[in-house]
Amino acid sequence: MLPQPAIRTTPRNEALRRPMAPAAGQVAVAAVQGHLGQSMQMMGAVMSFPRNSEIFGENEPADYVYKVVSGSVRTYKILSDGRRQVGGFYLPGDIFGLEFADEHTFSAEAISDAKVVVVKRSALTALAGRDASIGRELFALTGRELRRVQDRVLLLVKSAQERVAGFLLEMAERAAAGNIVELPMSRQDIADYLGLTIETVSRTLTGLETAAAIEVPTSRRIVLRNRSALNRLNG
Amino acid sequence: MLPQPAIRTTPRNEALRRPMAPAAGQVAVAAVQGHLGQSMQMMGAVMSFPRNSEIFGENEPADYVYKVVSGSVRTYKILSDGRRQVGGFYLPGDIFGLEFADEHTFSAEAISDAKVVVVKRSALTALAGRDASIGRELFALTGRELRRVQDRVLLLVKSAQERVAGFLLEMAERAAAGNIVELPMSRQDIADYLGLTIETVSRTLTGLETAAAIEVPTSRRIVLRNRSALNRLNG
DNA sequence: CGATGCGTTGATAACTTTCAAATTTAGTGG
DNA sequence: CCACTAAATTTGAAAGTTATCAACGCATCG
Repeated sequence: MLPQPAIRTTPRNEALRRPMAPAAGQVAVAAVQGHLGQSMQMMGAVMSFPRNSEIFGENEPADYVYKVVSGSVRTYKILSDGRRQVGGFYLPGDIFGLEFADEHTFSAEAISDAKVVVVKRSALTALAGRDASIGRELFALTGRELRRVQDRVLLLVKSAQERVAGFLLEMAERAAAGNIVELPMSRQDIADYLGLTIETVSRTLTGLETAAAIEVPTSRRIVLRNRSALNRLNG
Repeated sequence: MLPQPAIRTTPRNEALRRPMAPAAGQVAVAAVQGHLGQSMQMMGAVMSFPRNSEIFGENEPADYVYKVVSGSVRTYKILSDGRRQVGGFYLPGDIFGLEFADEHTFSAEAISDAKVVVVKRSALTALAGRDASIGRELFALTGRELRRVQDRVLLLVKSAQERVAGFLLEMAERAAAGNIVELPMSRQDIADYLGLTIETVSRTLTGLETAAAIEVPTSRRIVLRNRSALNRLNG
């Protein structure tokens, strides 16, 4: 039960700049997004974060809410024994960093070079006060987040094979082009997300490939060959 | 990976009756409770559920919100492979069954004979519209729930010993009389909550007792002998 | 090139589950 | 209240799963 590396280069952006112009359609934003996502894009500043840089830290005041424009983001927490637990992965269009408490419960880092819209939380809640549909969307967002975490609990009580299969299906749902899933994150990220080791993740993927459920042409690209088999494994 | 029993006697209360009179202080309600809890007690009907009876079922419309008056309650879900996953335990004063979606995501059962206040969700949200403090409390409740589930994710990536130690500390925080924790639930309930087998839970408790961290005078009563040791094990 | 990071594979150890049985506790009827 | 049966818990032995430790391959980058 020893710590896994969790190496970090952690440059910090010190100031929030106004966006240069919200350049509509500039990036691949997740398909449908509600009023809320659009409002954030209008109100917020776009910031760029290089690969592996910190977006915010655990226990920092949660004064801002974030939305991924391009690239991808992970949230995580370092446990007392040094292990790293990844809280979630956020892809273009996803909102993250919205907290109920005053402080962030996770840290956030860019997995790959990322552009992120940053909005003051107070501005968002003020907007929700004026526009009931925004309030409902914030509420719904919270509900989805709760559901997402509950689903992860269900995933974590299962075997390694079920966790990996479940993870692939989750990513496929969120980021698939046909049957091809491009994983932005490393094996270590996946392992820390699923509560496994990188070796077990790697071996499980190899096993799924041997079982003809997937193909792994490159380590970051997974082709789903047999979804029903994956669904079966997922339980 | 086979199903564990999950035996159920499942009488259902069919109708909601008006309470006979909210008889203040009639029962041991958790220490401090906000406006919300009090309002529920005023507005709601008190219902009695015998041990192991169903309070609501997964996928039923979530039209009511519940608050434990006496006894205790578990929520759970049966997974496709027949295993049972316990979602949480609710003690006197705790609110449960509040959903974001239209349907319950878990089933709920009385662990021991239980009295529960039942309030129409619509009545509660209407109240929240008139009384902002209720709205805030509902919001805070959601935040706590989210935190609770996130904490469980952190628990589930750990070893059996860490999970059991963490569980005992959680229960101690919620229901301890000094260092004595009375567990309302069975080993099977604990196992299904922690994603372990009853044998592992039992052996781990025996191990903690051998290590002088706890005493187990009866199977449902745990005496915490060395909290710092438990905290250390908890990670 | 040679260093470095990432991913895979192998051998072994540690941990948890499974299957089986013994023991204790709780519930029921006399 | 006691005896009896069923249920819950504990304990043991063996099997299965995952982690750990170690080595290797591959690609990138200076």
